[in-house]
Amino acid sequence: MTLKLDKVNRGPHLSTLVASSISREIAQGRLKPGDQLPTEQQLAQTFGVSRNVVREAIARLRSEGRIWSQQGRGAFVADQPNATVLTIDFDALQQANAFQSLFELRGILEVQAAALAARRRSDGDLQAMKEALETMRAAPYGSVMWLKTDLEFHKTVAAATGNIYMVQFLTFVSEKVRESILASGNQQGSEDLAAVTLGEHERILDAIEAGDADEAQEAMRAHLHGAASRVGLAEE
Amino acid sequence: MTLKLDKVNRGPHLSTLVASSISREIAQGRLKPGDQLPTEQQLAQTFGVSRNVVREAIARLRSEGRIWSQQGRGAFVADQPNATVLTIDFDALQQANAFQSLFELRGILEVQAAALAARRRSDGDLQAMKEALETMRAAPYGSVMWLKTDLEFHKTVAAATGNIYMVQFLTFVSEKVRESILASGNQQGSEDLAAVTLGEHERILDAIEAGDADEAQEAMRAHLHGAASRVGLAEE
DNA sequence: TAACCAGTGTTGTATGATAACCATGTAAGT
DNA sequence: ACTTACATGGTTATCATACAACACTGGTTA
Repeated sequence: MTLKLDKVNRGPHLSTLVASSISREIAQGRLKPGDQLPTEQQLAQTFGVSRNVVREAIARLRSEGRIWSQQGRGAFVADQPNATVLTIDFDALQQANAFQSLFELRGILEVQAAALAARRRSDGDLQAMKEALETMRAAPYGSVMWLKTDLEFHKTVAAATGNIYMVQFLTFVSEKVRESILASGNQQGSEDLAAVTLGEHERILDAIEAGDADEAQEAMRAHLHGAASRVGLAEE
Repeated sequence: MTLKLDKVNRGPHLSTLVASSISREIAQGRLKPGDQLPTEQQLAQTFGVSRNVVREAIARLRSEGRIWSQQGRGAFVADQPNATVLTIDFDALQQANAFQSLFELRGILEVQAAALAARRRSDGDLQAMKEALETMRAAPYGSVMWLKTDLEFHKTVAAATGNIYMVQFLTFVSEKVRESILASGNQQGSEDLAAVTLGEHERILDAIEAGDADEAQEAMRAHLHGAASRVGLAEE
């Protein structure tokens, strides 16, 4: 019965294997910033793959800002990593204070987003938020569907700010937070919690509709405070 | 004199051009989640490049979580974009409102970071901030060195919050903002501006040292307001 | 000394071929 | 009717090779 194992091992592409292998060399300091990588041919030989695969791996690392390359010269380890891409390591998130930090960051963005949304929301934005709230009302509390619609509501709030990067950052961070919550399995849901959560959302929506930035801010803060305690996070 | 435009448009590698082109299709909704991309051959033909280049572009998009592909089936737009990494397209940033959005996001984070720093800063944090300010004082205004130390100061403020992701996000966003400013070449520096900027920084530092969160917040807001006008950005 | 130039190595791109895999349809067998 | 096996076409994954563009080096020449 090695079938399953085979299927697991077969998963990633060769290029990702090569990429993470080189990435590890950099992370562990065996390749320092400014160092020149071996030539593509050498890499292909040492890894036992074609030069094409090596190039795909390099293209990936280049897009992540970890290395840069120039025609005729070679590929080099970049001075400042994470130049173009922001990554959050899932394993690191398992530590409590890391999760708390991310949750705090999310809170800052959400609260300010709510205030901006109250000032700038269009009628279309309001409509989208209301629809999201309705679908949320229909979903059973704690289900995957429920979490999805919850995220969707917050997304519509972010969208109402008119700031495209607000949407991008917030969805990214929220997604990470949600993943971490799911992984920890920290959610015992009773029915009345659904009503509470929905009520918090309604308060946010009302404030945004009224154009009251301060109230929207406060409502969002209260909501996040409630959400934090719901996942067993001690607030400062 | 379209040299600059050419240099922007001409991403050194064809693969990056193809990647951002596909990426744009997804962002603009012409390719919806779940949709199947054209085959590699078709893409190669429509873009006028080799299939190899298309594969490198796809490898990049796959690593960014925007698409997923399976042997024998094809490549598809991912349901939840930005699953693993957060990217900001440099070309997209050239548009004015995009830059403004990013600047706004940076402002939100910086202002709240200043408040948190005022509450939580340790003596070591204060020491680092003071040193950063000193090196900044020594650098000539507008030079690359000056910009670097400026970033460094803001980084120490972020670090003082004790929130690791605050540092990560802020440096990422600030770096993007700085790149964009450098690219637009928007900086005419006179000597008195240096004094003004330094004064703003000192005010922030003083507030954080005093532990006055509100004042730190306001000082940072004033500083960013000044910085915005200095790069010719109209504030709302 | 300085400019030119050829040679070599490296990356960037193109092209063709092969293997692995998926989806679908069809025929054989139960 | 239902299942199994096989055939077929299409797609990705990988390999191999070739050529173009560019960088560096060293020698030659003015």
